[in-house]
Amino acid sequence: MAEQITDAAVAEKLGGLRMTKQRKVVLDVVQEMGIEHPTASSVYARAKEVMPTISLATVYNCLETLTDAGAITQVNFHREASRFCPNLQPHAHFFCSKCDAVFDVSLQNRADASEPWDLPSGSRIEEMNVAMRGICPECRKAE
Amino acid sequence: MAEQITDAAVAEKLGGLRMTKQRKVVLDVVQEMGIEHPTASSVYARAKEVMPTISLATVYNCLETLTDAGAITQVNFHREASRFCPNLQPHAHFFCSKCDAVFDVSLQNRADASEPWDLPSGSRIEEMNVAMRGICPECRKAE
DNA sequence: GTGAATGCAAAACCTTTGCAACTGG
DNA sequence: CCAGTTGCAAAGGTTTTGCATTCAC
Repeated sequence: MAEQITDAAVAEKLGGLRMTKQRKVVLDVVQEMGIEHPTASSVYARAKEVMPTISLATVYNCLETLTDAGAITQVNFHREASRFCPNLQPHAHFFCSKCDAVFDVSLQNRADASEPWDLPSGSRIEEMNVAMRGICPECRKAE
Repeated sequence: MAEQITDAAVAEKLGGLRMTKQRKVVLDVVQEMGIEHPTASSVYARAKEVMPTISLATVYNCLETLTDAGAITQVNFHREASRFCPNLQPHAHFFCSKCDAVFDVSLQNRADASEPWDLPSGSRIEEMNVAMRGICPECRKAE
């Protein structure tokens, strides 16, 4: 998985911050569960299997630290619980309203997500967030 | 404001539902405060000036009903409190990280927001949500 | 050794819900 | 009239926080 960054790279990005056992476990879990786009409590559930003493608050802290460090991204839709994603390429998310799965949607080659928009002139865009809701191919077949 | 729908049109969309005083107040407030993209509690604060007896729960109920009726839209970013928008045209939102203002960003003529993406083939898209965060022109000037 | 991070429990925050009283068509 | 709506207060789920203890560097 070329887009996953290494532990060393994470430690680098953490700057002066420590790579604790908990942070490593949380990072591993998010990378392992990537395609599911786990919520904080899914990460907690899985992390506890590996490290039974880890607490939910620590999972939240680690997820925030890792997000700030750029090692993972936080994915939100409406006001549902946040989900986390190890895919660091620019991409969008597709939320299936039938099965609740979340899929990565990649940018086409040479495409620019900001291109179709009349962006406010003189502004600086720091982050772009594209999400869509619908019925995924699997669920459409089942209809 | 051509894009605002009339009370009659709302009543129409409400189907068998009633156009109560509270719903009318909430709709008026959202349309009046449109550019600010008010949160539920901002709507509540303003609505109470007009109708002191209105309750927060009713404001939430009305906002949901009006959203479902297609009279307004709900705008979310990360896990911040939802904001509401009377602009019914397809558009995106720009959130300024400095001043917390929210701006509408319109689609360029003939542009299609879904075009740059490799959409999952065989899926049906029901809704598309585009948001960006950055520094607005005003705040950049102030820097 | 020492500041940063953890774990726990409690709090915060936005939003939804249950229910008796009320009201619009 | 009477199903649908309101107002109130209480509960809900997710996320954050305070603080004593522990740990990574």
